[in-house]
Amino acid sequence: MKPSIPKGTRDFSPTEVAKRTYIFNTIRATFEAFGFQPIETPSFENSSTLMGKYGEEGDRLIFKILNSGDYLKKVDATLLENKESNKVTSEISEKALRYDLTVPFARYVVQHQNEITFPFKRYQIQPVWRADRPQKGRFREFYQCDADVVGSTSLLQEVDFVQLYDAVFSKLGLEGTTIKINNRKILSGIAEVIGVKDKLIDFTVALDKLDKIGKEGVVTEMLSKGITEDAIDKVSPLFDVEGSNADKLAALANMLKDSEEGTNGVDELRFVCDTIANLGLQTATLEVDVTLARGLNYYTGAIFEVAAPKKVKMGSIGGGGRYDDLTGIFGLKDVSGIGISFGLDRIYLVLEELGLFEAVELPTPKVLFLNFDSANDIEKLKAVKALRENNIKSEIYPDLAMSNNQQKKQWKYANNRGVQYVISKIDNDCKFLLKDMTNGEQNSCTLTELINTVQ
RNA sequence: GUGAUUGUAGCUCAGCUGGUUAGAGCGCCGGAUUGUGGUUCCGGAGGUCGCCGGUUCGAAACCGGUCUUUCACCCCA
Repeated sequence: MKPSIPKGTRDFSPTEVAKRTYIFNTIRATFEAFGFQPIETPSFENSSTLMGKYGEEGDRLIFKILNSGDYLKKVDATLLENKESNKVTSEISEKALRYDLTVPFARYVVQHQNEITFPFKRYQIQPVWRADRPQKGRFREFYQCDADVVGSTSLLQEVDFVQLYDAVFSKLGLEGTTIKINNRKILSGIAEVIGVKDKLIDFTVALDKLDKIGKEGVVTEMLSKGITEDAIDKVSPLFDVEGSNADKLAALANMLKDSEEGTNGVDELRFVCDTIANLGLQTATLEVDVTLARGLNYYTGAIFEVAAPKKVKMGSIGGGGRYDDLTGIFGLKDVSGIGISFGLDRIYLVLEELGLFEAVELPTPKVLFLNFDSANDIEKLKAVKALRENNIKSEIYPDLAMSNNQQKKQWKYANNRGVQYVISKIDNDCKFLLKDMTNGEQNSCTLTELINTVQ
């Protein structure tokens, strides 16, 4: 049988793991610098926790886990007979792989509310799974790195998260990212003003595609969703909103002056933009983007999305927003949350494409003892033990060389693994023949000298 | 879910309009070198040409199906 792995999954080899670890560590350190603490939740949840939280499309993309045992036995025969997949699914599967980290977190908060001190700041770095069709930068198993705060409605949180994005991407050397920001209340206000409040989702989804399918494409899509030409005329100024964040906000304020909700949204956005403008960002740009709609139906206030530098063709490398009532679904009312997510796998692809992994080193042994004869074996083992106790990565080539070629193979092994120091021989008076592979210099030394040299 | 695309040695790929025993480079193993590498030379092993079926005297090549790869749409990190 030919070995293979499922569609949309990947193996990670040592160099890839080293690079991924570097990103993880950078994100983790920044999360902690901002005061977040880690939690972890199970890979799979009860289906009822996840289903219905991500919209119809989301439900389709959730990996369901088949019940154990004779799972068909209890299913209603007529459902099976009529091949009603959706209804049968809920009877034969009661667990599902997590689809993101936000909903499991909301569940966690409600379940552990008595142990939590609010505002609660948590971060979480774990894989998620989506039964999507893979393509560039899209996998069926990938990591999200989330930071969320629940229990505070302060807009300072929004400001904090913009800075957090900027801090992480700056540390990674990824310059020129764009943090797009919008506010759900603005979208809602626009829909209200033009009289399509009942079609908010269709409206925002269509608007979101402006930079992709253009003005005409958006109009066509809106018409097909039953939004009237009259209404579209009223929003058409949106299609051409240009200029600085302040200009855009002024234009929006004018358009939304009759909508209380819309005006609130503009005010919130203005506060965040002004504060960030005062604080300054290192490498990122904060950009008001009215067309940013990000599907997730639970966002109620700010919406974030991070775009990679323009020269890289890649979907968003981060996203997030404020949700006022996510925990409400699980029975805890009036707890506002806000959070952001980093898409590790896409960030990896972007850094790779831009050649920003130079500094990442593979954990490779520093000292290798060749195995050319079995004399003084115990001295060899003692030396390795001493080196390791001094935190020097060391190892002995396991197999004894029986021929010239096999010796050659050991030297080659040292090269291929990038070992810097090689010991080829130990004298009877415990002198080590030490060779520095970077310059070819070779000399004899005692164990103490050896440790000092390679340290 | 929709539309394209890919599939030949461990890896990267050749293989002209269907015609004998399917090739190269790298890697691997062995040797030249009584034994110090990364840049020598020689030899060797290794392939049901994704799978199933069809067309043909003859298929890696043409046709159909299926799986797989990659890309776009939908949606999303």
